Amino acid sequence: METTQQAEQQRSARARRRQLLEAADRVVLRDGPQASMNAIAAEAGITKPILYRHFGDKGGLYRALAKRHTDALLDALRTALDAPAERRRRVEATLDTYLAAIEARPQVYRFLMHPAEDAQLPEQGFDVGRHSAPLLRRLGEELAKVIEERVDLGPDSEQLSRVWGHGIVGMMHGAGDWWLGERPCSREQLVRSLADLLWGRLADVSDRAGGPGF
Amino acid sequence: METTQQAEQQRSARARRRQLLEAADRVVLRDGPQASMNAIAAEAGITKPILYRHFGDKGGLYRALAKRHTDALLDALRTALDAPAERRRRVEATLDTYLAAIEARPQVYRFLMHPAEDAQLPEQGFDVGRHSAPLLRRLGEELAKVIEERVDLGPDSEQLSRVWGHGIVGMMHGAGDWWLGERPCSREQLVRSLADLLWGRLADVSDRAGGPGF
DNA sequence: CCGCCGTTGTTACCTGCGGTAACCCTAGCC
DNA sequence: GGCTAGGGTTACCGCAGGTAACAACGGCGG
Repeated sequence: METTQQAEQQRSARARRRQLLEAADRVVLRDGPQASMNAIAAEAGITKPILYRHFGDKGGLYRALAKRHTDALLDALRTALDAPAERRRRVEATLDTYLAAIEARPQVYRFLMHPAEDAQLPEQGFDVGRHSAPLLRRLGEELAKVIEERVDLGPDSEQLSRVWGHGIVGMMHGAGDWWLGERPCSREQLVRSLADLLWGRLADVSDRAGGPGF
Repeated sequence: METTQQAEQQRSARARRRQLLEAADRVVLRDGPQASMNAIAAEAGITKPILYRHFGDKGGLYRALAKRHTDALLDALRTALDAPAERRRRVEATLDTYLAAIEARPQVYRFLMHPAEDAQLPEQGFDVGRHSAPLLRRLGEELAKVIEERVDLGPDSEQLSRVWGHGIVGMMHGAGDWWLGERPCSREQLVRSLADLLWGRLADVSDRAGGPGF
């Protein structure tokens, strides 16, 4: 029957796609985000046009690749965020999970942050900034959802939770990126310091003697 | 005398450089960060090799261009951070200054965040992530310095202040980027919400009824 | 058995970019 | 006049993303 035939083909196409993605993964892991289509095709044992048949353009391949890693990371983070423990512990666990991930595979991290190769040709002129990687947007929205679900923020809770979600994710990202580059302290220390920051120690500490205060 | 001649030449070279930078500025403002060297040269009324004689390569030009804007922004932020007012007011003023800047000229903002066109050819393999723009690094370090100078953080104050500096800058950047893309609220509201976050409201708020709490 | 068609793959090419080598030309100085 | 110094140009290289046109394989209906 035609249906089984089509199904067969679709199944094989999907399998092929997975193969290609795995090859691309290997290359990106080795060469970083500037991996070329030629290199990826070579790694997969084929040539460029096939890649383009499967993914449209480089952005498509990169998006597909990013989706896999992003989903995996998001799963891990959700687990840490949903664990049964008090709030502070869970925030620390989530921060630690993120930092452990970027520490374990910096190349993947770098790739996930990079794909700002947007190339928005259609419109031009009134387009707004949008620099951050999609991963960060998704993380921010996810965290916002969790915050709004779990915490009582009073009126305007939707706005506030989203601001905080994206703000906290930004904090994590900024500090993590700096830390990953310089390694100025252990991961535990970084996690504790960031949690302290979120716990309002900045508002509590006293000014140094002799200055106008921070 | 030779010296006056050399001086003359150096002066003219510097002036030329400024002209070229201004032309590049115009193009980047118009075309975004993917402005090509050809376009910039055309805008300046000359051809590519001259650009390369002045700036070495594209990275050089972009770095020179970024330095100007970064310095200007840093000046504005320092002013806001050093104003004579209580701490909370100054934090809000600094946040607002940053957000106003990226709101006023998104293309410049986008350009400043982009130049991760690193292209580190020499080494390969053990290089670490490093995705953030130099601007954010400078901002983080600057803020860390201010924090350590002004606030009494006890032992480990150097580590802690740096973590907080980069964390806060990351928060500002992440939230700002999201806000600039979606404009979900007014700037004042965003500033207040972020300041609230830094002031520890996250630790203070109570859990919603019926859940395990955030 | 034969011709038809869709899938899978290839080679060979186009475009545009960053970057450079070689040449040109005008000015000033001996 | 001749001769070097800069500022300038044309023409090119290499490489990337992306595509058109063609070649093999396999099932299908006549």
